[in-house]
Amino acid sequence: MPAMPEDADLTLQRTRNPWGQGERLREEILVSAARLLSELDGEEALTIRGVARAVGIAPASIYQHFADKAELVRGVLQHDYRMLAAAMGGAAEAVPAEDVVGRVRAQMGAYCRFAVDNPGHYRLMMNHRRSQPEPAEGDRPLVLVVRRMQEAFERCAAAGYRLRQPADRAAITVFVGAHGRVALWHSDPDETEVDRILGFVNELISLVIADSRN
Amino acid sequence: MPAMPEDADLTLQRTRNPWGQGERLREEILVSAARLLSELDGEEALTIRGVARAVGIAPASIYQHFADKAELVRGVLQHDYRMLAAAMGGAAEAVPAEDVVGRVRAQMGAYCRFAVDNPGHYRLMMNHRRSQPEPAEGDRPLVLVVRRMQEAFERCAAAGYRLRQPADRAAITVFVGAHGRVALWHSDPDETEVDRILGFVNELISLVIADSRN
DNA sequence: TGTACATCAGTGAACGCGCGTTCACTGATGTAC
DNA sequence: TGTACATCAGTGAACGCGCGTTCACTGATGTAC
Repeated sequence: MPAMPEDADLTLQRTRNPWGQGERLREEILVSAARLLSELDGEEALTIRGVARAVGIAPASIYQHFADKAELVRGVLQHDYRMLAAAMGGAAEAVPAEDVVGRVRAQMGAYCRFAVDNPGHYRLMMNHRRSQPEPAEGDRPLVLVVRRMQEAFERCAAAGYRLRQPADRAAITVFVGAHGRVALWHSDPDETEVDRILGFVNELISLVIADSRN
Repeated sequence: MPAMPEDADLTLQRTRNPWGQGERLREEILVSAARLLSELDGEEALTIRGVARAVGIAPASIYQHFADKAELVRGVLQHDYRMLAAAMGGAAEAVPAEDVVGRVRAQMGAYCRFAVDNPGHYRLMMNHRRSQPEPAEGDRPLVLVVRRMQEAFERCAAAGYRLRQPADRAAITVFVGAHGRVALWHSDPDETEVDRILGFVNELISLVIADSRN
């Protein structure tokens, strides 16, 4: 067995991308950054050098695809926002459209699960200081989440459920409550499990939607 | 005017404490650390070297009073917890004891104001990763806050108010909601003012305490 | 009253570390003629 | 078909910075005799 180089240093080696496909490294960087953020937590765990180490490249190589660290973080965030939106959307569609309350619960459940499964990403998304020039209106992803919940609550009202708050306020109540609960879990993760979080949020939803149908 | 040394370099000079009063520097360090945390924000703003700079001493001098950075942070935290408890207690006592709902609102108002006035401290308190051996039961300061609110809600119930949740759950709902609201404000401070936060929390309290007395 | 010594408050200089970023480079692959 | 050159993917080494921490020290004030 003279020539079996591929298991020699499995992690160290990295064959460079073929001509004209340099863009692929950009994806690799984002993927590794995301994985790193999942394993550790907090924005401070996301460093240029750490990502380079994870990908198996030189730190300098990152600068061919991202102007600076802020741009790398922005890239990760953009990916995360899409993931969260997809998770909530998918959860809603898994519930029959007539079950309007079920769709509210499903979406908030997906939200909490995302936060619990990806603490580093969630903290980055929520704590990220935006110094950028205010992104265009509905580009603010949390605004989108709240609007999504508002629509879900409006559908509840239209279906005859009595809300104890107007749909827009109800959406904020539930979203803010969920965020608060999840943030507390993040600061002391071992104390409780996901079910307790889901329980809290479902209680909150029940508080906002007067218990029985009209 | 030959001898006016005191305005020469007002910030640089610092006369050492007299014999036997070395403990006073400990207080100075804590005070400066707290001020630093008020001006900047987040635990990462609190550095040994930064505090030393603020006090006007050498970094090494801090180690005569604190074993390491963690102990300094612990000192600041302890002070903060006392401040928060005092603020909530004071706010409660400023309201007549018969006004049980008013006391609920006053205490949560004080909580929110503390969080808004001291973002750095609040973030430190909430996000501080405890690696220490689990402090003794009720030493966990947030547990104390929740318990305080639970008692306030129990007094509401005893006074004849109908609660939509048991007092312990109501306390958690309101506390978690307030934390969520405040945390969101921290991540985007200029968007809103204190009144909006207080408004949200009062709405939440009204949601939990069924609107009119029995 | 004088003097040797202990105790005190606080320091200067250095250590090793990891970070973000820059810059001139290397070597492989394509293209023009 | 061969060769000079351009373009590409990616690198090695260094920069300056701020951090937490250590260690031998300095100089003033107290105490024992």
